Amino acid sequence: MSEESLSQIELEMAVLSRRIASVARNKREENLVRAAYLLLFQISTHGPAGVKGLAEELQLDISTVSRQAASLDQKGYIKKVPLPQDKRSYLYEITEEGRREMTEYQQIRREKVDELLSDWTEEERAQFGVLLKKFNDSVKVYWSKG
Amino acid sequence: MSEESLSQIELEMAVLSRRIASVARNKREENLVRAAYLLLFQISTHGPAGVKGLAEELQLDISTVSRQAASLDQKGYIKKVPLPQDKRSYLYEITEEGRREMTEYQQIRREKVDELLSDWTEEERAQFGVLLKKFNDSVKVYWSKG
DNA sequence: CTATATGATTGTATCATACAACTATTGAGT
DNA sequence: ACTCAATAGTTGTATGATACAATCATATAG
Repeated sequence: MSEESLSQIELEMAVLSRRIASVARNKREENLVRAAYLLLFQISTHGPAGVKGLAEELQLDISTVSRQAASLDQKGYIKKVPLPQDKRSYLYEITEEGRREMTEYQQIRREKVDELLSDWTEEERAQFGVLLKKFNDSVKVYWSKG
Repeated sequence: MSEESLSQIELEMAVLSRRIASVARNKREENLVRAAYLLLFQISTHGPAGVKGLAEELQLDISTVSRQAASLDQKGYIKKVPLPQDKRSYLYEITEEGRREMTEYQQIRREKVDELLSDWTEEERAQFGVLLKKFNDSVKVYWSKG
């Protein structure tokens, strides 16, 4: 019944959390810092944005986004575009190099997922992708409420 | 095709990782430290074990398990059982209080998952649970190889 | 008996995060 | 126009979960 699925999801989420924590401290980083990947992705898909807007969209603290952005900026993957009407803020826009780097990083990640799921059927992959997205969407809503 | 599922999983895993990191730093802790939950679970389902064995099973560094176990021990959720034939090591076994605490924590987590997935069908939950477990299993194998 | 291996602990570093304090700029009310 | 509150962003500090390296105590092999 329902209870069983709940238990399973609850447990497997704990397992996955643990694994993710472990991966995060373990992996030698390439150029693109893992955490900043989604920031770069956000800018690349939704266009230039300021720190505040990015933080809201990603549901992260402004200070966190500020640091991630500074790091991407320093690597030349994004650059500040000043706003004439407000000298406090700017928009970050992705650079050519940033787009290249993101694509490359994505490709590496995809290959890893592919390898990881090498014994999965296409149907399983498709289902998992859809449900995982649905899960994240649910979490996002839950988060924004309380 | 396959590419699309891969991309989706790759992206949504990044999103989930980020969220998990955020939850980890955000949440006020109850009695049971989040990370130690799986350690307690392992002992509760597989019986008494030493630090080394637990670390292997959980694929964590021995030092990490040692600290988590010390924390659970200090809270009275597990206790050391000396081995007469080897004074270096002991087995940790779960206490009554530990079992109670674990069950309670589990229950709270399940309720949260239930709330989170309130608009999911039973079929979706079941599928997600199964696929999530399969994913974790795949990761575990991948990890143990390289 | 000594040297090496083993189980566990402890010291230290790291990463991504949040919260709090701060800086610079803007805008509103008088 | 001046002051004071609001706002965008940065920087300081703390935290949790981890890994790796050094160490300690005990056990075992030669």
